[in-house]
Amino acid sequence: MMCVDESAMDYVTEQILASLKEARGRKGYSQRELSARSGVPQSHISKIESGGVDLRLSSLIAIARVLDLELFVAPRKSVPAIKSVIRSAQGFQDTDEAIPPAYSLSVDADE
Amino acid sequence: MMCVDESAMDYVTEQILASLKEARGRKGYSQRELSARSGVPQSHISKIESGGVDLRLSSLIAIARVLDLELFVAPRKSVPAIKSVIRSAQGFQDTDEAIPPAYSLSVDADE
DNA sequence: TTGACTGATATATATTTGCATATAGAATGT
DNA sequence: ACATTCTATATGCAAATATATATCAGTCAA
Repeated sequence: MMCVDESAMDYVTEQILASLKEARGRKGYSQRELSARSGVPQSHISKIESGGVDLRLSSLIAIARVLDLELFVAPRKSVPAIKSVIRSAQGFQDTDEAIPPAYSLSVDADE
Repeated sequence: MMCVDESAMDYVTEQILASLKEARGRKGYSQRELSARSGVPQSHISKIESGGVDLRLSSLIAIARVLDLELFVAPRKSVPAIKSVIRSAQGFQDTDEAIPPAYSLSVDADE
């Protein structure tokens, strides 16, 4: 099964890969579609998401860009403030892009 | 000739590499010292800073960590707010870690 | 000169990367 | 039931390139 040892992976790496995966899900892209949009082959995306690969910066950036994510570095001391900013931004559900309606005043109120 | 074409480099990559370089300078580390602390060979750091290398995520993280920088991804729309946070944090010269006193009412001029 | 320091280069190895293909599952038709 | 087709993700292998070890060249100072 090709040794996918999560525990050997850096915390930061885990965080980032999780964000990518989650963002792909949110956008409803398949690996194939993400591949088409980013230029990174689907096979590679598969390996990346499986966690067994120490990917290169260019791949990471290409993928992130398509998912409307930006990669950057910040002084460690400003990290908490930044995470707070991100959380509140998510709260606003800004959604110029599609966010799945999920709760959408459904025709048949199951409550 | 190993293609050191800056113009072909992604803007994000440029930004990040510049941050690393600047942070190393701020801490007053030589490439060798950064190497010793991060585990990334000096030769490699040289190439990275010259911009001729598409480095792997683990290398980037190892280097950033030593420089008290954190790497992460954020939704594109929250980037301006984040940059603002970073700027103001820098303004405070918080310096729980050593920021080179430069002007330092020095006891005995250690230079 | 010697010595200690800086960053750059050469060669060899380790690993990602990309292409082609394989596998798994769902839906549809015969 | 079985086959067929479509979609989504995973894998094997060759090629590209990052990485490691060792060495090189320059600078400054004693």
